Amino acid sequence: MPTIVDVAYRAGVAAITVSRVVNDSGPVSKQVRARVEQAIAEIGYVPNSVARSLRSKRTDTIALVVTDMTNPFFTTVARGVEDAASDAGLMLIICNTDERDADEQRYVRMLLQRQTDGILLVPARQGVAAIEQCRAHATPVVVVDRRLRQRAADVVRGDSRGGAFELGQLLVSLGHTRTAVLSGPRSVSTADDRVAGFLQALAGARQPDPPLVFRGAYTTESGRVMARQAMSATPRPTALFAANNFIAIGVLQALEEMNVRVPEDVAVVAFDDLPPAMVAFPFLTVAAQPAYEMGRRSVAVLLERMSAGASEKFNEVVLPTQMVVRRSSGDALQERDVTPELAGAPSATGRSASGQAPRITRAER
Amino acid sequence: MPTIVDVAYRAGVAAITVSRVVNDSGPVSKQVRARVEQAIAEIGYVPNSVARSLRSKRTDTIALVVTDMTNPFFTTVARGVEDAASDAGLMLIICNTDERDADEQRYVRMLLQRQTDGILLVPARQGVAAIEQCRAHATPVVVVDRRLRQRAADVVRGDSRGGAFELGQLLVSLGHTRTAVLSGPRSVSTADDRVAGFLQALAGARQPDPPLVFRGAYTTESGRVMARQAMSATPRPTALFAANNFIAIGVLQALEEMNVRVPEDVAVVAFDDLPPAMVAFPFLTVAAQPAYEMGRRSVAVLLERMSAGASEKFNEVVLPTQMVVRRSSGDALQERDVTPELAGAPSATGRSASGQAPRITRAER
DNA sequence: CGTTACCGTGGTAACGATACCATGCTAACG
DNA sequence: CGTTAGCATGGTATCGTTACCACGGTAACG
Repeated sequence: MPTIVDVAYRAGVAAITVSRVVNDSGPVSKQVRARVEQAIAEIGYVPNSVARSLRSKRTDTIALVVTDMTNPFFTTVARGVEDAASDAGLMLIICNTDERDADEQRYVRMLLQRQTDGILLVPARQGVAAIEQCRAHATPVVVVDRRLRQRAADVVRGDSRGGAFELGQLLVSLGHTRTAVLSGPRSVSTADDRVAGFLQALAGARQPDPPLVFRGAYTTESGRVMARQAMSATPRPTALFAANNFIAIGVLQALEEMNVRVPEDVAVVAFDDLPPAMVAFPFLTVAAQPAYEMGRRSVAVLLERMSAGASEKFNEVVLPTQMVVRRSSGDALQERDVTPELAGAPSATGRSASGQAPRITRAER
Repeated sequence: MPTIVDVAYRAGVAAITVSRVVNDSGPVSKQVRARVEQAIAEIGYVPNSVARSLRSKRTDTIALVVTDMTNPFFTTVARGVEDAASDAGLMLIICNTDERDADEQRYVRMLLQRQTDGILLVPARQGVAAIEQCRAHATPVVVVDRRLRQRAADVVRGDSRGGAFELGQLLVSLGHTRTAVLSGPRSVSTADDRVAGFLQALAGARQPDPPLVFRGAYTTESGRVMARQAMSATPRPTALFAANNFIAIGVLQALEEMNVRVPEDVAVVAFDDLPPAMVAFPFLTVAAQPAYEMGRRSVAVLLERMSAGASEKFNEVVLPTQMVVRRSSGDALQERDVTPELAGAPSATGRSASGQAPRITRAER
């Protein structure tokens, strides 16, 4: 493999001059530049960015540490990150922790060894250990999607609490008084916030039965289990809130298996939408997060931090969710003692709705 | 940031000895190892793998260049790649080309500069330029998901032709004689193969009307357009074959907009399944590719190539698809002159089927 | 007891690029 | 015309690590 010295020799100049031509750093005369470029073309020189990184202490690489890139939400975040990184001339390393703290720390250690310029972290748990490692290594981190207990890093996330609140309000407005929230792990902030926001909305209306709260994992399997538990409670809930997309899928599957109709027998709302290109006939009423935007913003914040240094105060960017009312949330309950002003206004709450009637007879089941 | 020399000084040994401890390369006595490990812990030494890579000429990094990581198929492939890479102690860089040749070459150039140990490439078009770059740089490449015209690299892909053939056979057995295949771009091998396999299956049965062939892009938008074109043909097809998952979604959406019922008015089959965790009620009859396995196998082949060198003959791994018969393909056509033995056997052809009747009244549309 | 073999350890020179400083030269200025 | 400024170029050290070779010491072997 030819090196910069080979190019320099062939062009009859010093290595540093070749470096100036390649990186367009420093002044080079037109003739010399031409000679160097010709030499580069002739011997097929490709700069070695490992050597460059060693000297310059920049790798032009960032990493995204995510719990599961298979989740469409994170896939979309990752796509936003990749696009923004590409725009900034950075390459992207992706790591999956599967919500395991140990893997998170292992990956972060590897990334620090590689001198990654910055890390975007979706913390599996509280993420303190990983963030502490990064600080010790003076490597910028931005926490994505989840809150931290203490302000230890910049954060870019969705408004879990607000989105859940809106969904709760919707259910209240539809007249539901017996609801259940099926959420994720205890130590994950989004799971906490979505429970809290939902409960807050229901607390506003006076409820005969307090909402049931289930905590599991962000998986379909957990969604199935929690749905079964919820539906076997007495009195049985008339509405379920799935705190993420995978739980929602599991819920729908479990209800199907139990011969419970949605939304006739039970209303279902959920957090996280599926990308429009991925689902033919959207059915779920959801609080959608701007996942792609979240990815791009995360990179923007990271770039700021990389140029600003560790000194300044940490930022927190909270992106609003958008409630999309579809069929799974059903119509206002009729048979119950619903106060009129609460029952009537689903379309006032929902900012978007798929208004059409079904055409496909046995579609998408 | 402390270096290996700092550790060596503190432990009273030479730098190379610290290196031996850290990498477990070469013999070190128990006492020295303990002293070194203590020194490492005391000053918080983190090895710099950029320097290591410069010297050792290995970065322990591979890259996956994909057309769109948002596509669930590639997401799953990527997950398989990441898991296998992680097992092998490699980090993974991901790049999106959006099917653009220019971006593919740009990314490959960047990856070569970074001394990436190996590249997994889903070629946007024929990929010759990118592969040629890699060969010139002596960097192993494995082509994933798509064929090459000439044997220029190892290939790991699904059996597009076979899968499409099976779907075609299914439609024939159901008595369809007017079909259309809606496929991807001309220069993409999977799009070619799926057309070819499908046509081959239909050629076997004697067909009054030859199948219509549409070529577009692997996107929902293109799927919509092609579906409209197909359904406005005379005579109108009774079955559509969407050559990938995004096209399939677009087809279903367009049919819905046109008030065409699936499968009553038209049968739909498609290539690529959606991950079970991502869809509540699978509806589409598909030829499913083992995407995760494809990812893992690709890494295995790449690792072989990395240790074997460029000398040997190229391998081609073709993974079988699995046909999953669901509701979108419908029942055997009744009203036509269908020979009895062809009409009756959907369950004989399908290796798997969702047998249950719909419970959810207006589910997932 | 001498030779061989290996273990444990270290010295030095790369790997390929850039940071930093130096130098010659031309142009502009008072 | 001398001085200053800045352009164009080069020399050298260095980034942090490992490859390669060397070397003393101890155990095994005939």
